[in-house]
Amino acid sequence: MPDTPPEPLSVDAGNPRPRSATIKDVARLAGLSPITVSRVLNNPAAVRPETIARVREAIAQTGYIPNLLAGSLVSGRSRLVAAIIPRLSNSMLVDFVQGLSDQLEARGYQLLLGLSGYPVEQEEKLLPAILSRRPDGVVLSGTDHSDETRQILQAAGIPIVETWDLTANPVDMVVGLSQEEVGAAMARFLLGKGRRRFGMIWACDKRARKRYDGAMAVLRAQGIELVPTVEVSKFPTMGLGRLGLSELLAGGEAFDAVMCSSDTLAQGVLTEAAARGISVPQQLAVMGFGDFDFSEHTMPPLSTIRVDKRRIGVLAANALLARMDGGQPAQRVIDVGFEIVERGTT
Amino acid sequence: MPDTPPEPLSVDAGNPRPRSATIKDVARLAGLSPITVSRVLNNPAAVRPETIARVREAIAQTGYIPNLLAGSLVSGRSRLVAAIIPRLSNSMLVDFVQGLSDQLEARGYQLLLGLSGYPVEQEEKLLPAILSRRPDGVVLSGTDHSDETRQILQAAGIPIVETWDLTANPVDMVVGLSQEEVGAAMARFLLGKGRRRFGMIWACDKRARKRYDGAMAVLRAQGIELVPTVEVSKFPTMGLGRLGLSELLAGGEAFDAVMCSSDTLAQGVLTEAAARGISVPQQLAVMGFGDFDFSEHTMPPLSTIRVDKRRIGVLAANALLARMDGGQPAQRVIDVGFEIVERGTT
DNA sequence: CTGTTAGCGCCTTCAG
DNA sequence: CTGAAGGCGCTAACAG
Repeated sequence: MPDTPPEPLSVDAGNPRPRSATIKDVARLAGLSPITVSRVLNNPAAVRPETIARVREAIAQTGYIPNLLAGSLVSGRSRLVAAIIPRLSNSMLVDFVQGLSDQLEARGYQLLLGLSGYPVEQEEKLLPAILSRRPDGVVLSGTDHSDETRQILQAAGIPIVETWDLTANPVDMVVGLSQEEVGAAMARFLLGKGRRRFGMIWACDKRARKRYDGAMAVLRAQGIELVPTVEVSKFPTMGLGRLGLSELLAGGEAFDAVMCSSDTLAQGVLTEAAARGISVPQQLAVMGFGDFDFSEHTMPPLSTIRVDKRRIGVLAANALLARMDGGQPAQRVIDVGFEIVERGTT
Repeated sequence: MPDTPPEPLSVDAGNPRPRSATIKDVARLAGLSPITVSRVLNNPAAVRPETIARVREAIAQTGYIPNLLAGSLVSGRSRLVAAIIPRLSNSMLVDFVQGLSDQLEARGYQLLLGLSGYPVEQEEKLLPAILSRRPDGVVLSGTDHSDETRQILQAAGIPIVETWDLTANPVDMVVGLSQEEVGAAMARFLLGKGRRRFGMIWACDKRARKRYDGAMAVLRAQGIELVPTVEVSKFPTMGLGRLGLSELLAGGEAFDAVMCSSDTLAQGVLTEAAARGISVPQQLAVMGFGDFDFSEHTMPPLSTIRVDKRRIGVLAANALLARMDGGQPAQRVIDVGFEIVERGTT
């Protein structure tokens, strides 16, 4: 990059990317045919050790880097897996993607990241662009997809995993947990602690909504009908949690428990409660969802629902891998479950 | 996926992926040549509107999805950008990747995510795999790369952006900020507040190290030589922050300021201080780095250094885009700067 | 504005 | 164990 030698006058000074070494260059240098080089790379077991050495040498000399575009085109396998998720900033998804990527990379696959944004329908726009790279598998976040999306995906004829939720009718496979069950478990848990006057601070997001419905069903079964609820944006922050509690309190009702759709919100509630001198858990129980890194260090430590976020990614990768490597289809529906973590706020 | 019709007895029941529609199928159906279909997709301005309509119709009927592997192979442009970063869980990187992806997608590029893991040398392993997909550009996290890496990258002949740090000698381009300056600014700021007895809680990570050195240089210039330091892992958590303060205190020294390599650690310090009845900022000033979402909501709100994480991604994308779209080379070194955010802990 | 020709770089298939 | 032929699906370059 430093001092490029002055080029001889040329009409077009544009630099046509210097053609990089191809399999032929390597073959010529090694005095072998291209196919032999190819075999060294893809199926070394079928080549004599000496030959391998010769090829390796030639590869090193030429700095050859195989062109997977060409390879994939003819082999029909791209070793690429696409993940389509709305955005990374959803803290649940970060660990998930990390698990996915780790597992995939270990098996020689790579991750094409499609950040579709909200609303979910955006996913439909991204899909053709993604599919045009001929991934060997696709991972989707959530189970709510447009008919169009489902159809295109089916037609692609590759393994698909939906994640985070559960459904009896997956596009292909699904790895997740029952969101309704989570909500129900939260409600039951708090009820068991003797709480009766509930407030909810909830993000308006489809999966969160299911947890909400699950909780409300349990509450209603107990004859608890009036449950003041503050809806906040899809992107929960501590600030929104604080605001949420303020709004709830402004309603004039008395509460003995606040459920939040995420730990981030719950942390905000804790902060606002402290600022107002409301003692947690004595006067108010608080419960979140997610068990984020900070959750055991809030004051008091936050009671929440733990989901193994990374594991969802790992299992999704495995489900794909099983099919892509031609193994038998894994289970179509995998429930990773969840766990109530009782700490100091309940 | 539901009821696949029973195939006539065949030796191999393996399902060879049903060959999907190609540009020829579309061309035939539209009564045109393949190249015309190609033009409708890549350069519609060069095609008569009626013809476009005919082609669009045929595409819809066949469910044709272009094969970019083939297209990229011949055109020499993959419309793919690779980002190589150690791991997502580093909270600074999430917003960064989001910015990168948003900007790239808006311009029709997609993101290949390479999570290299630590140590940084791992990056070298991933590189050939990434490059074999022939990305049009590469984004790297940090500026510390092995010679091998730098060389392979140069040889690839594509635009490269390093990020987060600054260097006079980038592989190609760099978008970041001076880490030493950040450390120096933190030290100066705290000194200006009259603090003199410093403790450091610092992650052992290369960039954090530079901030540390920057801070220490300023401190030493003031004759402050003894600065007890607790080193923690690369992966800062609140728990480590708490532990960090405990260890610092166990040393028996008296402190009036604690600097942390990240807000996460600082939040832990705040928690531990509260638990011990140490009043912040009266007895102890605390300062972090990053200005995370939670930082304005801690108690008291955290003083920190703000970096526009997303913007680094956006500018990195722009730098690449300028070159990939054949425009003029952007500036080679872009300093995004930073900002001291004074809140309640100093 | 549309078509023809020729190959991108590699791997499958079949032959030695 | 190694090689020759052929083509994956598409687009650059050149004609018309």
